[in-house]
Amino acid sequence: MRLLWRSPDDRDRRRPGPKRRLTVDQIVTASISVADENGDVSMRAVAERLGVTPMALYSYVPDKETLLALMYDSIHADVSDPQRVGADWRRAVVTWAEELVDLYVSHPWALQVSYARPVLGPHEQVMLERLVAHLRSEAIPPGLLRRAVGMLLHAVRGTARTIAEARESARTSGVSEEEWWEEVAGALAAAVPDFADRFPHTVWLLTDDEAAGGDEAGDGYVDRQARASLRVGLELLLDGLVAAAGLTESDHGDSAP
Amino acid sequence: MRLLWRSPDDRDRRRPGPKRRLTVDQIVTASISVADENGDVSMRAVAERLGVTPMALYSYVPDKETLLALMYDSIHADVSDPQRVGADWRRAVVTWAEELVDLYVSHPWALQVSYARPVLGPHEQVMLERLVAHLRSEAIPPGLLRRAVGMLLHAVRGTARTIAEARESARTSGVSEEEWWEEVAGALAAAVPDFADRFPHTVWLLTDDEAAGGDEAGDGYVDRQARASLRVGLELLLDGLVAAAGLTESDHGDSAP
DNA sequence: AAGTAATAGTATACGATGTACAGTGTCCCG
DNA sequence: CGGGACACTGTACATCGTATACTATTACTT
Repeated sequence: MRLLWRSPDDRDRRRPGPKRRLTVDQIVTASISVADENGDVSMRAVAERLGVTPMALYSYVPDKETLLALMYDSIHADVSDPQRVGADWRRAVVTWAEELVDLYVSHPWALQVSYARPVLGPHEQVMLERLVAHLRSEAIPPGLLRRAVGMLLHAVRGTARTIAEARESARTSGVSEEEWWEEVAGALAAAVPDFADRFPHTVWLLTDDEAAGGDEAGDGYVDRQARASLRVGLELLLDGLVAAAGLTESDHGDSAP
Repeated sequence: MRLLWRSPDDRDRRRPGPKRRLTVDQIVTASISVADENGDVSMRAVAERLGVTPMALYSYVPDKETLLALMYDSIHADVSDPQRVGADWRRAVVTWAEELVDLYVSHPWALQVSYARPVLGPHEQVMLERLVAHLRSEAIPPGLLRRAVGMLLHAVRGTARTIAEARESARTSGVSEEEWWEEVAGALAAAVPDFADRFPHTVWLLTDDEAAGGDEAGDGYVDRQARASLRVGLELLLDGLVAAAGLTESDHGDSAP
């Protein structure tokens, strides 16, 4: 907390002992760039980048988990796009979600930070405040909205995770998505010749019902599917929210016959 | 693939060399029980349980990732609840999702298996087939449904992940959820006295608007919130799907002004 | 029946990882 | 000007996945 919100501390002024050669901000910045390059952080890598022994970091940061929390909060400073509340809130929410996905895709290591014990740092908080500001304009009780926001975050993180993992797989295995799918499809057909009989609905689900016009050419199949899925999910969720707002705080949660 | 679908193989019959002392099934079963006990697998732990050298496993399974895929598919055999298609499909889908959450909560290690390069094993496939069977009864184009299913899976996995992480944190740190929240709330109040001024919407969002009747007493706060969030999210998604089915395969995906 | 080649399982080892512990030199304050 | 707090270093440990070299066992060929 102290570290996250940069509250002044006893430790900050005049103490015996040698001068400090680093700052927490330096460490966090270095860690982020190391993590972005390697896909993950390690105390040793960060220390090396800073020209320091691994153990030196431990006088600034209690452990790696805390460092990750600091890095996590820090990158959320980059989504700070102030937008007017009120006008076209739906579009604003969709934009918010897609920006967040992009953020996590470009900093995939951030996805290992848990929601179970939230970080509660200033930048992440700003981001959430902004989202709620857009959504609150509707007549939705806080309990319902809280849950919807939770779901929204799951959608964003899941989407980002899938995209990031797809890239990572391609990078480390050297096998491109197309090659992989082809390979796997072949292996599956060989191993399970009666697939279509055993899983007719699944086969139907994979039917392509739209012009395959990929709007963003550079990205992979998974990337496009995941983003489309997010968009659809968002639309459905927001539709649902609007409808629920009409009913105003009554029986959601149980739809018994 | 071969391993997942248990296709017969050259390797299965008469070869020179000593007799095999294990089977893949034994290894997978042992791995699952080890993982369930320790929260994660390691080749060494599995080998020890089987009374064998770590390296011995490598003649059955090419690497740990493959082993995880096998374990992952294997646990999906446990959700095999055949239900009649047609009658109350909404409830069926909700049940399906909640069972899946329970599955992942009791086997949290399964969440490290990626969606980017799907496992495509038989048991997972059965589970998906079942879901699609319920959902397909509506007049929804496959492309839309495919995306909705993706979102649904993100919701389930996100929910399970959060719950599992909450338990894991409590277990390893020894600090209960309540204690942690109290601690953190105190630290936050101390570090950011003007929180309510800076984040009014967030504060509003945390307003408790319902009788705090926890129906399941034993579970933690995170657990209840996460499950409630899933339920709400599902309702919204399914509502949205029904509505979209009415419009029949027209303009979803872009809601331009 | 004997030799050959393939295989299963073992032993050892390497390079990572986070971080505990002890030591060394530096600086503030009494 | 001394004493104690402190920053940083060096070394060390346990843990991980798995490469490599080896031994012992078996089937197939002759």
